[in-house]
Amino acid sequence: MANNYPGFIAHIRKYVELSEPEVEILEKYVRPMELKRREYLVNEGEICRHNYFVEKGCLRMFYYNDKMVEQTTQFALETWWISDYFSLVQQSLSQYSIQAVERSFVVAVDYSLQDKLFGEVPQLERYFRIMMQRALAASQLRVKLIYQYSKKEMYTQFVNAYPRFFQRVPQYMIASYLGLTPEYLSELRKKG
Amino acid sequence: MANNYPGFIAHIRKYVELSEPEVEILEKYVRPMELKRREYLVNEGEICRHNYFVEKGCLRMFYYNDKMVEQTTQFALETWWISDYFSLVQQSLSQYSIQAVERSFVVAVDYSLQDKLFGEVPQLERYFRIMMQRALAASQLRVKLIYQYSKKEMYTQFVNAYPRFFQRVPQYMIASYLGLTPEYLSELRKKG
DNA sequence: CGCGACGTTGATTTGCCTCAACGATTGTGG
DNA sequence: CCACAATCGTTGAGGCAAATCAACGTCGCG
Repeated sequence: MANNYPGFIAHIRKYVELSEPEVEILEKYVRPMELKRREYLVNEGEICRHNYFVEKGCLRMFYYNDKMVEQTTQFALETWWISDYFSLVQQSLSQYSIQAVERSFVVAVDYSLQDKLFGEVPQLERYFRIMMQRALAASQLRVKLIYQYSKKEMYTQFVNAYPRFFQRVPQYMIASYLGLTPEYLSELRKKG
Repeated sequence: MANNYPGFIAHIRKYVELSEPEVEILEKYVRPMELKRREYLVNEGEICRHNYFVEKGCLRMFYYNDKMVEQTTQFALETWWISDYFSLVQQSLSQYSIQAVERSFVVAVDYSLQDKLFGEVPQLERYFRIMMQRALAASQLRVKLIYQYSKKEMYTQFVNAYPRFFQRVPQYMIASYLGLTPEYLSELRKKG
C-alpha cells in the first residue's frame, strides 16, 4: 500500500517531521487512488468531501458556463493539492467538477476526518497551513497575471512556463484556463 | 494596549481556544497600528515582512502596471488578513504596495517570528491554517467570477455585494479592482 | 484663489468573440 | 480491418464589448 504513494510522504517530510508510527497513522486516514484518463473525482452539484494530492499525473477543476461550455479554472500537477475549498469549508454544493486529465495517481484525504487526523498527528496542521499558504500565493499571482496581461501575453507566458503542457492536455482546456476561446488560441499558436 | 484590538482576539477565539496567559503571549508578538488615510504599510520592491489583520477600516494591495497606472488587486475589510503571500513565503521582493484606503486600525504579525509564536501557542497554527484556507476559497471564487462574468456583470455583482463601498473608496480603485477603466465604470454607473 | 486629483462624456479604435464550415485524427462497432 | 462518427483543431468573415484618447466639469485643499 505504501508504495502507492512514494511521493506523498516524502513531500510532507519536506515541511514537517514525521516518525514512522505517525506515517502509519496517516496512512490509515488517506486513500490512494488510481484514475483513468477522464475519470471524475467530484461532480458539479455534489458536496466536495476530499482534498486531493496529485502523486502523479494531472487533474483539473472546471465548471460549465451559461452556454454549457467547460471552463477550466485550475490544473494540478505532481505535488499539488486540489479541491473546491469553498465547498469543502462551507459544506455547500460544489460549482465545479474535478477530473483526471490523464492517467493519474492521487491521495485523497477525507475532510470530515481531517480534524481527527490533526489531533493524532499535530504537525499536519502545520503542513496544511503551509500548503494553503502556498496555494493562496499561487492564486494571488494568478489574479495578478490575469489583470496584467492581454490574452496574447497570457498565452506566451503559459507556453514559456509550461512548454510541454500542450502535449499532455487538449488545447481547448488550456484555452479556457487562459480565458480565451479555442479559435483565438489557435490563431495565437500559428503566429507565436 | 489590549483595547487597541478588541476584535482581533475575539476573532481568533471564534476558531480556536485561547487561555488568558496565551493571549498575553500573543500580545507580545503582534503590533497594533493606527494608520492614516493613504498611509503605506508595504512599498513595491520591498520584501513583505508582515501579515496584517484589519481590525477596523480598509486596506488595499496594488501595483503599477506598464503604463504606471495603479492596479488594485485586493481590498481587505474588517476581520480579513492581507499580505503579499508570495513575497512573504519566498522572502522575495514584493510586486505590490499595501496601503490604508481610509483611517484604519490593523494588527501586524511579523512573519519571521511566526514560527516561534506557533511554538508557544500551537493553536495558532490551526487558526492560520483556517484563515489561509478561507482566503484561498475567496481567491478561487474571485478567479471564477472574473472568468464567468462580463465587465458589466462584474460591476453589478460588486454593487449588490457591497452597495456602500463606493462611499468609502475612490472610484478608480474600484474600477481597477474590477478590471475595467474608470471611464467605462463611469458609463456603467450612469446606466445601471 | 488656483492647482491637482477625480469623475464624466463622446469619438474612435481594437482585441477578442461568435458563428459557420471545413480538415485531421482517434476510436469503435460491424 | 475498414467505415463511420465523434472529437478536436483550424480558418475566415463579421461584430461587439471595452479600451484609448482627449477635452472638459467639479470638488477639496494648500
